[in-house]
Amino acid sequence: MLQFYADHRRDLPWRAPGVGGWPVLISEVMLQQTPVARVLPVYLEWVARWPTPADLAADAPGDAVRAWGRLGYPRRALRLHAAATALVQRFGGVVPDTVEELLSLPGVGEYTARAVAAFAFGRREPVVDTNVLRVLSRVVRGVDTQASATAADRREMAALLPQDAAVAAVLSVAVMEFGALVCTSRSPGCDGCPVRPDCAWWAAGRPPPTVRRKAQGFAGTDRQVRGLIVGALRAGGESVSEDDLATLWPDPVQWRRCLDSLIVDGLAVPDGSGRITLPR
DNA sequence: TATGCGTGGGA
DNA sequence: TTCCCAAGCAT
Repeated sequence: MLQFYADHRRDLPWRAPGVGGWPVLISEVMLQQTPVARVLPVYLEWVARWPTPADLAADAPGDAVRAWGRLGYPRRALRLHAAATALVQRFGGVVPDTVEELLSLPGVGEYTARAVAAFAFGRREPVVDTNVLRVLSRVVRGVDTQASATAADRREMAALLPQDAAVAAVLSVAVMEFGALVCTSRSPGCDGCPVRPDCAWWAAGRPPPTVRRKAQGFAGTDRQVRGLIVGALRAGGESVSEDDLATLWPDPVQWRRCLDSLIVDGLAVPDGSGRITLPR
């Protein structure tokens, strides 16, 4: 894996030597369920505009939502802003280097906390995302899976990490990269795979996934309607009238439910006179 | 633990 | 075209 990474790693900006905890945190949150290619330009904008947590915390949460662009799941922008505020209030404006402290930040879960601890601070933590889980599952266990990582998965990965913390961190990103480029979900590149001689999944005849993720539809769902509304708020000026927003979707009941849920989430704010804004 | 939460590209 | 899915999190 280390050799594969040395030979084939993509030169991504959040992997440059000496990148701090804040840029790494931004990249990790953006990369949650979002492909690298789409994250890249938005990440560069963010780190240039908000080089420290204090810079982001000083601006309105709505600015973060606007700058989020079309990455999807805009609640992540809100949580990143809330994390910046928490960093200023509780951590002196600095991203902490322990998993426990990182877990206390909004939008930071079991994966992201360990990714930041390992990649930004060189800590020896098991970093098990969907790529690492797929590689671990296939190569080591000989089965395929589409489940999400559990504590047991992290324990198993931890047992496989090299003792040296810095090497362990590189191994984690190496396995991730291998899962993203070779051992992919849909069409794994077993031809020429460097670990094929040791791969339990290959030896077993590449059995299909045991548990399959439930397909999540999109057309006609609240997610689509919410996306339309936030998109209009993002593209619009200071505020948008409810009447204009209402033209975005034919079903008034569903539209109202979605606007209300966006208000609950803090992604939309009524100004009391029939107009809606992003949070200030 | 199952579900909801955006978006767009490729198979 | 339709389906799948891409460095998850919160509830």
